[in-house]
Amino acid sequence: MVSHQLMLRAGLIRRLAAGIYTWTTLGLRTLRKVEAIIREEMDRAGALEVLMPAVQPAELWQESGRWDQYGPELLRLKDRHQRDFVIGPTHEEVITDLARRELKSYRQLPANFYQIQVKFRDEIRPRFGVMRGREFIMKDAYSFHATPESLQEGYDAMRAAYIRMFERMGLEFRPVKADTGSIGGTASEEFQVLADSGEDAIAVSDGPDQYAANLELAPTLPTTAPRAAPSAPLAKVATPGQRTIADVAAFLGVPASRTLKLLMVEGDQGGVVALLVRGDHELNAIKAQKLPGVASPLRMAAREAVLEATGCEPGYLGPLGLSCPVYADHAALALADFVCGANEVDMHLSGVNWGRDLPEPAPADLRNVVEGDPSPGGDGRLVIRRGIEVGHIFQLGRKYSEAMQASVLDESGKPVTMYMGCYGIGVTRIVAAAIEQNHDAAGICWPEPLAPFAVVLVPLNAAKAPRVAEAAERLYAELTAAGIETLLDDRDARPGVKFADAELIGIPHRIVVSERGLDAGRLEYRNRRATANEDWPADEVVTRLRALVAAGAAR
RNA sequence: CGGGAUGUAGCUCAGCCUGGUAGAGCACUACGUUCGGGACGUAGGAGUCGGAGGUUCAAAUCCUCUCAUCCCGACCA
Repeated sequence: MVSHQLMLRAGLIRRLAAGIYTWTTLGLRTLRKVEAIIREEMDRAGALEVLMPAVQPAELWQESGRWDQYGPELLRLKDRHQRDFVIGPTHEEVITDLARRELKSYRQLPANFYQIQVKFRDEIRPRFGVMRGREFIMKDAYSFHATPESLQEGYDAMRAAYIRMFERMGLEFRPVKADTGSIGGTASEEFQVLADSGEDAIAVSDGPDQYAANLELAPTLPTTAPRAAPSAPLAKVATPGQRTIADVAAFLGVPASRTLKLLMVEGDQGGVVALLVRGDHELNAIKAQKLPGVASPLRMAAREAVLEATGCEPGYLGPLGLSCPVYADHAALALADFVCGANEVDMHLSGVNWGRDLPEPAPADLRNVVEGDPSPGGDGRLVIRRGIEVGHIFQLGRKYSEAMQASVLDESGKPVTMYMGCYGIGVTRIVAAAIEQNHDAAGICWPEPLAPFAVVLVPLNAAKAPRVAEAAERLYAELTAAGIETLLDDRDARPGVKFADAELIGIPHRIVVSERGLDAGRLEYRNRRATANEDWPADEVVTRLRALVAAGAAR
């Protein structure tokens, strides 16, 4: 992960323990810039800032049910009286408790509370530095509404605020439709910063419909073209030792897209369920576990269960003669004259056709979309990109307010359970994501709104040339007085060292002060993203920088 | 949690197989030279060899346990 290496090399962070980092001055300054933009936009959107405790009593989590639902990711601890506490991985419980105590009337709604706070999630395997750390800073906001319509309005307002924030930060991002996961709720969108190194795959339409969704959520459309008529006879062929789709396809000389893959998963009442996808397609676990009869979360069936249901080892499974429930992906149902397992070791079937050789199973959307699939938005083709999730907004509905009895009195004096929205931003992760998107071979190239300093002053050979040191100090004082955040590299180091470090830490504007320049009444300017220097009249430096910095901040 | 690997100077690592004086490069300190793209010379400081126990005359090296870290996987608002 490039961003992590650069953050360490540039001295933005230092590791203390696995997934736990100290933010040093340079990194902290950028972190504060991110926070400031978030704070301004949240305030502008009418949200109220609060600060909730990191340590929370277990009772609230027992009330919501998440004390039992959450696994080892929830860091639990006991105080000296042996009472249970958690270090908050999120704050739905605490905010809902606050809301039910403070909000009594529909006339107080809608309300939106947010905080910028440290969270802790005991990740199984922390990695990529602050991108997936255990301790991290998050902005989390929670809105409360009397009606679903009001929730929708609040959600839309947050969505707009998020777009403003990420644009102000100079990030290339996409809002994408998302799965609500274990947090529950209905509508949900993620904000993904586009980066090849991102952990999430997202499907984006190349057409005018603007469709974008997390890969795990993007639906495939049923094939509209009529299926080809059977032309080959059903035949059993020996395929000794050919267990995988790739092996079988190569062995029989057919493309993987003409084969059928059978995946046996556990049923929700025990037993197994057969899922069929085209050989070259991937099963989508999120979609599969939502099917009636399929266990959630999705679990692959054990070898013994497969043997019991089919009398055959995995590797040669096929849909003919199965007695368990069967679902087939739309694309699998579009096949004709295809190859599949014969439910007999070392044997496959070829020339198989739905209807003629076996009954058609229940159709379903089972697979991940692939590049080139038609966009669910209706006007375009899907392209697969990778992204870093930096924000996620949810319409939670009444999941927590119901469990924790958070209600207000409506106009007729009757209690109504509040509707909730929740809106998260990974603050620390944004810093890493920004670097992931803005770097070159020499180091970080900060977007100006996030740069720890706007200007770096590099005096050359100042130790031996007092007038260089004096000129640099004077310029530093002038720039600082002009409100420009300036870093003065007054180290007694060689020029190459200073240039390399200035580039590594990614300060947008650089001014070199040298004897040569002073003699000519000129100073040298260079933008971090430029490859050549500019020669500036010394007396115009402050004015010019002020204009450049103002332009950078106004984006 | 499953699989794999690594813990020796601030950092990166060699030494371990075959037990016997703890090393290199970078970094650091002092002095001198140098000074527009990661300088050079001389001198110097620096290590409970992750921890505990064991074998042995003798353990960084062999054995046992333990802790930590990293990689792959499962996991993941």
